[in-house]
Amino acid sequence: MNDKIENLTEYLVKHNIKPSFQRVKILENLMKYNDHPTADEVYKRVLEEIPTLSKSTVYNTINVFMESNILKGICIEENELRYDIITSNHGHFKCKNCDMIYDFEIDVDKIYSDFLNKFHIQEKDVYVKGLCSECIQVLEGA
Amino acid sequence: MNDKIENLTEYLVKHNIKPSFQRVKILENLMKYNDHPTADEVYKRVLEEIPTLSKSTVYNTINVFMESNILKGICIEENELRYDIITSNHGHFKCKNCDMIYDFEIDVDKIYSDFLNKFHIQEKDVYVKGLCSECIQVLEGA
DNA sequence: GTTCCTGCAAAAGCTTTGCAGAAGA
DNA sequence: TCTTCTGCAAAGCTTTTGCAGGAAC
Repeated sequence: MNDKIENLTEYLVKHNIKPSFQRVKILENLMKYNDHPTADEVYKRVLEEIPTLSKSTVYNTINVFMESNILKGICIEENELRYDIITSNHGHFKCKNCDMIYDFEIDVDKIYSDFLNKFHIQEKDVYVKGLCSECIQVLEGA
Repeated sequence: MNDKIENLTEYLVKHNIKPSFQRVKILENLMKYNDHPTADEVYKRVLEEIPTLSKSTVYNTINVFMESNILKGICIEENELRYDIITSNHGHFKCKNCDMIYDFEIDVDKIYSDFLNKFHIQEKDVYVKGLCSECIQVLEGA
């Protein structure tokens, strides 16, 4: 994904989002870090580029992005809403020791049971929690 | 699951939870409805049996239950934390039309990719959203 | 008597809403 | 001009915390 401003603007317009300066910068930040930030993390990061940025603009922008399906809310930990700019299907693994969130490829079709055959499926989310390989090594060494 | 008070008390004691009147009643309610209530729904339902019940007692009890792993927090919709008394592994399907949440059996081992082989997995959650069969019929008929 | 639990009130944290001014078409 | 966006402040909602009284053992 190219993160030049012009392409980000095009990207927003293509999704029927008016490409305001704030929105482009927020999108740029989401794509640059490509992690799973909270709204507050997005706010603090973009605030460095736009010192007048308001948190309500961040929330507003996040909601606009989610309505246009270019951003997805993920809720891997209770009471902690995060956002994911990647739109392809993947699972999320959260390490309970270091809090790192890893993406992993997944064949979501495999998860379907007969029960779901009659249902119309629009979204599929897989969340896995445990210890990542690095933390396992550290904890074993200790 | 038998919902007689004595057995619920035993059940709590077995999990090292002191079986206060409020806790037993909250557990009884969770098992009786066996759905996926919010904290507020639990509060309102148990309030009919215990008019003096406090919401902080509900939150406290929920947290005690979750620490003892007899209750699980589920977050299928953004900004809406619900609780699930069923401890066996299953997926959750939420209908976007009627808001009903269905449980479905799932072989969670199938979801693992090579990526996760080196990880120590403690929890696995699968959330699916879309339209349930009843709503599909209703919407098609309309 | 000691410990833990409950319930009230207050506080904290996150998100939404209302509104006036600014920016853009 | 008209619409929409931003940013500030306030409100709303959920959850947590502090504390005094009370129950259980």
